[in-house]
Amino acid sequence: MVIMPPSEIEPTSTPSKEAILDAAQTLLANHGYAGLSMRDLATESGLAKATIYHHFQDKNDLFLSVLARDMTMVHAQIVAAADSSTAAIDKLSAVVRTYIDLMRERRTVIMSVLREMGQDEQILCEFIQSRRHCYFDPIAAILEQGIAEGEFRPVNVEKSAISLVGMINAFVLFRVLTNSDEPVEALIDHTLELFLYGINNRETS
Amino acid sequence: MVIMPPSEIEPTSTPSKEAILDAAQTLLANHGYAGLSMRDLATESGLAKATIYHHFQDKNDLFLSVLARDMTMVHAQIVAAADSSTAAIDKLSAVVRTYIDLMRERRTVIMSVLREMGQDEQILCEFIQSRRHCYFDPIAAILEQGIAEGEFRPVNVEKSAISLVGMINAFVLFRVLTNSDEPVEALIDHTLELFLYGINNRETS
Amino acid sequence: MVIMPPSEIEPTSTPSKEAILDAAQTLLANHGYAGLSMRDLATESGLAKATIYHHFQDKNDLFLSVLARDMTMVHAQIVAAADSSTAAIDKLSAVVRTYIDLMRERRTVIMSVLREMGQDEQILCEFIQSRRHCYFDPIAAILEQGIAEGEFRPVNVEKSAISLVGMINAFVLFRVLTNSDEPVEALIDHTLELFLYGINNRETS
Amino acid sequence: MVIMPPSEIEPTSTPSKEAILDAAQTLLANHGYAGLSMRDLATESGLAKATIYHHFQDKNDLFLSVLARDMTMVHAQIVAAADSSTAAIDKLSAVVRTYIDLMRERRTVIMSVLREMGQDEQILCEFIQSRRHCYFDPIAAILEQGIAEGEFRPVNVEKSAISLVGMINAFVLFRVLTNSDEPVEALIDHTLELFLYGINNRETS
DNA sequence: GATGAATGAGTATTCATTCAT
DNA sequence: AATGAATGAATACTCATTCAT
Repeated sequence: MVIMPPSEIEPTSTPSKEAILDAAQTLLANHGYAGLSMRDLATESGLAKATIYHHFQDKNDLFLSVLARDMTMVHAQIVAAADSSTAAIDKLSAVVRTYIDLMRERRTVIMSVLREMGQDEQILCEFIQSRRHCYFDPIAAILEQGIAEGEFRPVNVEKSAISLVGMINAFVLFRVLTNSDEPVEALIDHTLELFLYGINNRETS
Repeated sequence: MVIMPPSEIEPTSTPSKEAILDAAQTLLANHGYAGLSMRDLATESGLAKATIYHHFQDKNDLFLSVLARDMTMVHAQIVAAADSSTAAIDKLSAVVRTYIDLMRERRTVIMSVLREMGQDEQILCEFIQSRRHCYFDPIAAILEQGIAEGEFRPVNVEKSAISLVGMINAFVLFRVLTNSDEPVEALIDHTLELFLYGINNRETS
Repeated sequence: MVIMPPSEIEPTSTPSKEAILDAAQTLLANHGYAGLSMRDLATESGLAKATIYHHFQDKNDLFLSVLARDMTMVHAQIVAAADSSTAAIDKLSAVVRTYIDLMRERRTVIMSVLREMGQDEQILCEFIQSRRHCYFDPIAAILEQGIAEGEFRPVNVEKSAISLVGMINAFVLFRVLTNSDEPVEALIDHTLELFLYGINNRETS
Repeated sequence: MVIMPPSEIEPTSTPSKEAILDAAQTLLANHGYAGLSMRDLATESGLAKATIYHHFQDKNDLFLSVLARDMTMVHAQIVAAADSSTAAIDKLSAVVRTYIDLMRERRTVIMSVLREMGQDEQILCEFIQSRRHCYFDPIAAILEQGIAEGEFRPVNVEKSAISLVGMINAFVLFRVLTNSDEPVEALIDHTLELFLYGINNRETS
């Protein structure tokens, strides 16, 4: 299985455009789509409101650009993490660590946004669906490799990838919910161990 | 371990107030906090805007009321589901089913909202933290029971409860992401099986 | 010259009605007519909003009632002060002191209100005009007495009364403007002396 | 004694901004701060509501700008009036005339506003205090000159300036109170004469 | 005499967006 | 490439007031 990077990356990007995207990324992660105001974005990026419209058609276009850039970055990071090892289980470990780090440090945008989507936002749904491979496919690939190598059970890889991402996401909330200073290492270990072995008592089964 | 239901439920509630809360629940689930407009809420609930402010101090108060009511309901449903069985594994199954149903049918509000919280929204964080037991404690209790009865491994129950909720939530996204018509039954089975046994190949380990 | 007290005092007054008038008096003095909110008034008076409408037809009626009660009180106080002496100059002194005290302690309402009147508020203008004697006539009467007794120059008593009230009012502002702790005594002395002798140098004239 | 004009006048001002300030000046004078509606202001100034917020941060900022501009103008006019003569008494006469004209024609804003200030509006108080010299200092300067030249008695110039302004203001109310068509000339003469000579009978003293 | 519920019209303010420069 | 000026529509929220009880 070959994972294709997204192809239509914006060909040229000026520093101003990047500044806007950076600011938008932060604001989106903190306040969601509806909570992102073009005024705040102008302030945050240090540019005039009208300048944003010089670079992006409208708020939706800007939003999609942030999403595309973020997804590309996430995809690249995760693929790089997976490529740093050979054994499926090591790849998985590296990917989980990378994923958690991304969520914590840069607050990946997609999750912040999915929840806001009503059923009316068809375009957004389609866009995200068209690119969901960035998030799940690298993980699915690792699972497939592990199954092929006999290390993992023959689970449904697509669903399991989604479940793993869900488990990871839960700990970003966890941090918010518990205000905990739990070291990331412990979260990674817990998640990996649970994902690998489940909660069932081996002696029992 | 005894789970106490939240005690300070609003003592009296008029039909109008409930209508507002119902409408707000729907709108919040579909559009998030920032995307919830008081005008739409008035329209949806069939009352005048000013009437909303007769019953709730402001948008934030309304929001917290929705959250509180929803959490109370979720807690009650989940506890009821757990109480319908005796074996830990059956309880877990019932709870997962209930949880998925709740997420699908009524679109539980809390998840829609957590992502919108910036670091400045101290009050909201505290509120949710003070009531997070509604979501996680019933599950944690089942895990504890299972461990005590030797059926589950001695995992960290709190973290595992969070992970399970994360897995479940992932499938609400999954539906959006894949537009799938996958029967709920399949999702429940997958989630339970993964949570119980992990992906590791028993022969291997 | 005989000063007639206003005749149509509200015949009966319940404690609740008085509580409303008291609260309204304070709020009016602090925020003016436009700044007086019925909601605040309800809170301040400890009664429900609807109760206010049980006692007063509307905001305007309430306002006029406050005005009437205040004017009656001011008039009574000033007349009492004037009656405590026999010599015109002593009466004047007592009245100035009383007037300053009233302005400082209870913040007479009328002045707070006059400035808000646009040209459209015909009824209010007429109401105040019809009762302006409460404020100015007692002073004018003293001036007339002083002139008759040869103690004062034959100035225009009506205009001079207005001027004196203006001078007194200026010192309520003065307190605000300068944040001063100047003793009231000094303000009284200054005002009386200036009103009596002016600033002209006798030797020069 | 040299009177310094306020220095921090807004450096640049567009016609639109001036139009807003002009309209606000009128509305404030007629309805006070609480009675000034941004909608009316938009209508009156011929601009959109949002345009007002392009030029001013909020209603308070707008209000302070009106105040500042008005005070600067009043100060300039009064200083100009004072400079048109050399003798203290002539300066005083010119200033009183100017002051009355300003109050009548443009309805100086400050007086309309001072009465609305509750004790909570600290910023406004400080702002006005910081600029009160615009109103009183020119008059105080004239009094000082007159005293130095032996024409006026050695009265407290600050208090006397305040008193004079109070006397003048009283006649704006006077017009409202009496609906009089009294010529301005008569008001000026009365005020000047009273301020200069008081009401005391020279023969008596 | 008193009030909780309800509201239409209004409040100040912010929204995403356009356009001339 | 960049922006100040401008705006119609929307935002959250408050207003004075009514009415059934």
